[in-house]
Amino acid sequence: MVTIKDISKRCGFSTSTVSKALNNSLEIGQETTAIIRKTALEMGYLPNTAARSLKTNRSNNLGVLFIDEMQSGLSHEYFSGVINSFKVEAERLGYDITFISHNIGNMQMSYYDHSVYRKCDGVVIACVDFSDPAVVELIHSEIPTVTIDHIFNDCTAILSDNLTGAKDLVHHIYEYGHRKIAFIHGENTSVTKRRLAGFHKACDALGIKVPDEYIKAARYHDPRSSGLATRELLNLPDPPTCIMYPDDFSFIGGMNEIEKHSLTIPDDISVVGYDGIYLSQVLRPKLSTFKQNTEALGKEAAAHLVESIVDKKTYLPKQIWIAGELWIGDSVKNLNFE
Amino acid sequence: MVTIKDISKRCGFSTSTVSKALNNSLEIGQETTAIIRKTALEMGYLPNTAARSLKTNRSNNLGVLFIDEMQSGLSHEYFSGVINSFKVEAERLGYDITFISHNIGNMQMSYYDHSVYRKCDGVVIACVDFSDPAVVELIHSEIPTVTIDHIFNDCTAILSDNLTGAKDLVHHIYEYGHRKIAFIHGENTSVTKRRLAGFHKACDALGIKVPDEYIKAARYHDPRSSGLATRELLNLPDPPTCIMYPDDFSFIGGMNEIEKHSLTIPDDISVVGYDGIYLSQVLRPKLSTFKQNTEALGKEAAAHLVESIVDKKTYLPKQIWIAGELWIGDSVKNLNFE
DNA sequence: AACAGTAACGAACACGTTTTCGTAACTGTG
DNA sequence: CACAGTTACGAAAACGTGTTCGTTACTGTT
Repeated sequence: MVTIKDISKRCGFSTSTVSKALNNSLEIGQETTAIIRKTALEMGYLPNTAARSLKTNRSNNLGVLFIDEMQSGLSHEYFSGVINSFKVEAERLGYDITFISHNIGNMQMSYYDHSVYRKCDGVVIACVDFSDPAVVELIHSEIPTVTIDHIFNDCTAILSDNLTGAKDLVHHIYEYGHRKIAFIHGENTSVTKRRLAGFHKACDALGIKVPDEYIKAARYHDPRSSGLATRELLNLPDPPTCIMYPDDFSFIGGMNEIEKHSLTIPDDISVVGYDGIYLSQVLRPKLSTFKQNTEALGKEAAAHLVESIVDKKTYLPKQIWIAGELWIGDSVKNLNFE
Repeated sequence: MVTIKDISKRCGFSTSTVSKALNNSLEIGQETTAIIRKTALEMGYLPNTAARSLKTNRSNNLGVLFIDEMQSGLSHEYFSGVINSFKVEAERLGYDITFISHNIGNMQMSYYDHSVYRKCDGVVIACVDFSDPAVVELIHSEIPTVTIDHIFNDCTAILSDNLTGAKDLVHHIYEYGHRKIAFIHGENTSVTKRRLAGFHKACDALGIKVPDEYIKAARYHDPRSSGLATRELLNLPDPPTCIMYPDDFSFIGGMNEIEKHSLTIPDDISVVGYDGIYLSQVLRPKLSTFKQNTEALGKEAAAHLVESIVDKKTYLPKQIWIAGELWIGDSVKNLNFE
């Protein structure tokens, strides 16, 4: 391990000067800086993060907190996309990432303690139970945090625009001539609330009356519950002509149920998903869906988190809405040409 | 931040004694240890990882290296499963994990340099191009490493038993009366080689002659290439009665193609996948597949990596084969009852 | 020439641990 | 009681940085 001291010996400048030169201090002459940087490169110097962190109380390390129960976090393409993009941008900005958990070794630790323990400069929070006191503790702590898809006071939130997403889907379905639109929604979260709001707003604006039995509750990422809801919808005396699913993956449950009823998509029944995962684009018929911009979500989260760390004094919490994109596939029948 | 010094002042023992007591040194009396641990708990003491790491040259941090191009790493359920399990076991053993990359900030860094920079006690390597010199450099360095699904000299490897997997699938298909079995395999990796070996071994043992045109090359996780291969197979003068796919997800491409030929699964054509991802179990008909034990893979990887770190002097590299499980769905027709 | 001002560098300390070594008190043995 | 051996603890150094505060030497002004 080559240290700052080795460089100091090699080129005759003191360790203080070397340290300053490597940190681009204006205090040091240009020529000396050049010499020092050159020998550092030659000797293969790598700064000792531990020593640096000990001295500066910063780690260039960002925490990622997401729920890991049932392994649903990483395996959900939406979150894995967001986290991956977060990672790429964080690394570009010079930060590594560490997962925050509540048990490390045999110690039971709060999320906050773990973040302190690992000296995270900031933490991004996604896909968790936002009512969990441990999560709230972390958010209200002195550690900069950014949440994804949930709004907290005094904390920057990066939000996928679910209201517009649901609205755009309804409008698309409406334009294709449908008036009987059912909506199977996920469990009761702020995301779901926004989508429901968008759905009703669009329907109201378009003059569509939605009977209560067209609104069904299911769970995200769970084809079984969506399948059950689909069955109930198809068995209604006056079934819908189009069904909106909680997400692309859940639609698989609906697909099975529709096939079981000997119906075909989109000729007998139209459907749309949500998310725009890989799967949605390889199914036939191709699924019409609303693509969430996971790349932008992760990138913005990293960018704002770092900004809030660097400008800790002046930074003001913001809410960043990330637009998505309507992806029109072949799963909604155009009734206008009948 | 409460430090060891604060504890020292509070309970009258020197910092050396406090440090030793907190590290369970036998040098310190039981009573004193109890007192010190108690006050540490009361004061909410958390060890300063930076200081500790600086002194001991260990970080209690494990690196995870997997390729991130095309975001295919995290979004592939197989790898996300392995990594998640790795994370859980690593945390149980007192380690955090950090992703290893080759560009951090504006510095371009080798994987090895990044691992040194972050003071990783060890690194697990998965889902990368194992011929990449940067990967080889890391594996041959002094940093303990464990590879997943690839064998290197002098490096512990955790391997999903792909040979048995392919063999078991063939046997299952054979038992159901099929004699014309096609195999669409993924790109040329050691995993693919093992599966091909298993396939041919089983066919030989069962006395099945496999015509060359029944073996098709496609890509993993790519329904399009599997769809093309499927088309070619279905258009053969003497088409197979069962098709084996590179993985469950790729099968979607085959599914579309089969439907396009107005054939139904499994009545007209039988299929099996590989992996046992969530999707395979919610499709109808349920996909027969070979479930890879991602949980065991990740857990064993973490356990052996930590073991090789702790017993650095005496540890000998091993190869650990992880068995999978045949999951029989409804996608293979039983021809014995005709 | 005297002076203030600045530019460029070094000495020394501190960050919070772990660890080596020394020392005092205690224990048991003859 | 003398002695060796053990137990329990403390003093001090070290890990590799960043930073504060001096200290030179040089520049330009009057």
